Amino acid sequence: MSNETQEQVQDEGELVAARRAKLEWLRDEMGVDPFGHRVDGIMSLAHARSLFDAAADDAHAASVAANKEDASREVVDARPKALVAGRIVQHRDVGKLVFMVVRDDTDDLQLSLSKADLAPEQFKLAKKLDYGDIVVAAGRVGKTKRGETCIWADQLSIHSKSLVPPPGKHHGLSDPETRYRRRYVDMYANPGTIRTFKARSRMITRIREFMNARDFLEVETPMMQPIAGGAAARPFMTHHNALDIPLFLRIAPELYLKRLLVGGLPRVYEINRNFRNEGIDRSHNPEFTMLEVYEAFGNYETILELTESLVHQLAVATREDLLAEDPDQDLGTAEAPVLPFGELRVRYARPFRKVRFHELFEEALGFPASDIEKVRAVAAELGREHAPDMDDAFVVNEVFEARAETTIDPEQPTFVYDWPSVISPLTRPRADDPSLAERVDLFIGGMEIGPAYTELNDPDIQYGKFTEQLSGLDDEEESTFRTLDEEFLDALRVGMPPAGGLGLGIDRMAILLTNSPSIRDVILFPLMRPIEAGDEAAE
RNA sequence: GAUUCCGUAGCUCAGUUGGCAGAGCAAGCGACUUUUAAUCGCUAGGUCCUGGGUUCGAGCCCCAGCGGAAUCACCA
Repeated sequence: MSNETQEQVQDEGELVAARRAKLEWLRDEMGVDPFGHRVDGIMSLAHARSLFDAAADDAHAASVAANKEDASREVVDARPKALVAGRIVQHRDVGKLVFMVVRDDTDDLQLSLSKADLAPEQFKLAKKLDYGDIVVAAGRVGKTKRGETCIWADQLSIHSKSLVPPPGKHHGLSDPETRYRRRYVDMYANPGTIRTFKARSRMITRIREFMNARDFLEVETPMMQPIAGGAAARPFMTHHNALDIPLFLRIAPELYLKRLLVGGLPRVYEINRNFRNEGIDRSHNPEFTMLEVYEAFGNYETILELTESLVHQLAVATREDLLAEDPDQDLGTAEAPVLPFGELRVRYARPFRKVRFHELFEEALGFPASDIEKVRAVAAELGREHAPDMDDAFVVNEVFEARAETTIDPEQPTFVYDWPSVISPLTRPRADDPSLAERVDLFIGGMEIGPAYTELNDPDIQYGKFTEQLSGLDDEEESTFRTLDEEFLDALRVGMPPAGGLGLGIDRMAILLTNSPSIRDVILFPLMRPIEAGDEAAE
């Protein structure tokens, strides 16, 4: 066990051995630190490329030609200077010339190194560098004879020796497991990865700008909660030693954000992680990011407007980003963006479609949800064994999710509203029909993006819905993590203003706007099963 | 948790009817002052995911396990 690391080093193979030999060569014979040092004034590769000056390049070429004919005529070089850093992703040694392509988070750029331009040791270094090494180079921005924009380097130094064999230079890294487990390799091998995460970051910045512009206050509420409320999901459990109490990682921030409405903040939002101990698939990761919004004296209609404006605005901005990369795309118009999502083209023009729950139900099933005999027949078809003793409204909801939700046009953002009240215990029932909740859900690309509610602020009705919900649970669930949140009810009794609220899935929004197939492609480090060391796990 | 598919060199992948383990790139040595996945010559590189089984013989067939992907279930 103790010499495992040593064995590992020995077992790493010839590729690593070759790199370690170069590491020693750098230290012993070249006298350089293979892991570099501080460098000031580095510019991005995209910026360096933008410095290219055709006139200066032509003048320099003419000056070199003149000098060749008549050595007394000095070479004039007005080409712009650049200092850059990057990871080597291609390396071509052509004898007394070395070409390498370096990559940073903005671009790829070729470094051209001529034996004539560099100190002898630096040219020796240029020939020995590997794919994966991080280098710093200085020189003039120009072009090669073949027209490639490059930096004709006169200074070159290594700032990190990569000891690990890199993925292939043309196929990149495509194995999904390796991409998620070794994201840092994925990031340099596949430039699209960094593009995606930059797009996600921009999206979140824009959400903050949107919310702040509407005078909402960003807040942070507990991630560790004594009672995991605000949603129905299995929580992760932990323990606080000093207080000797169980704690739950939150499944939603809702009950705390509402306490802030009680306290007198009229418009609040939070962008942060929720944790749900459930399955993992293309649209679920155990930890995921939510935007939650509460607006005093609003309702589900004001929140619907807010949601539609926000999503539309994000789509407009995303369209501009995509056009900046490639102007020759058909992405609709500025006001009516059409964005690709897999094989789909999602139309973000306002207004989005709005359809009542029961209308969509009847449209999809061919009979009204009130025809409970037929509803239960379909539920039986679906193989829901527990359906017979289930409350009618739950059965309706199951059938809706299986047969109606799937009929929503994935290319047309759609709000479904007036959901059955029983499935929304934190939502205010309609005054004219208490069986319906003032709830609206946004669907895009076949995914539920987020629900918006008129929040329930009557403490007595809320108490009733909580106890009703708890009575339907078995002992294990109740004793482990479903408890009546008395403190929240106390807050409601103090008095919460009427309000509208929203929960928007940030990861799913990122999936849509970055045109990614899986939530794992928009979460930097998605949860993976750890690789067990040795065969101790076998049992 | 269920089902299906996948796991072969650093990467991307072939591998026929069960009969000596393969290619391209990457790597090592050599050549080359304009390469663009550079080119040319030579060389090296394998726990075929793991463990059993069948067989004269298993990368290939069977069983179990591990890891991944997709679909389903769970996630109001």
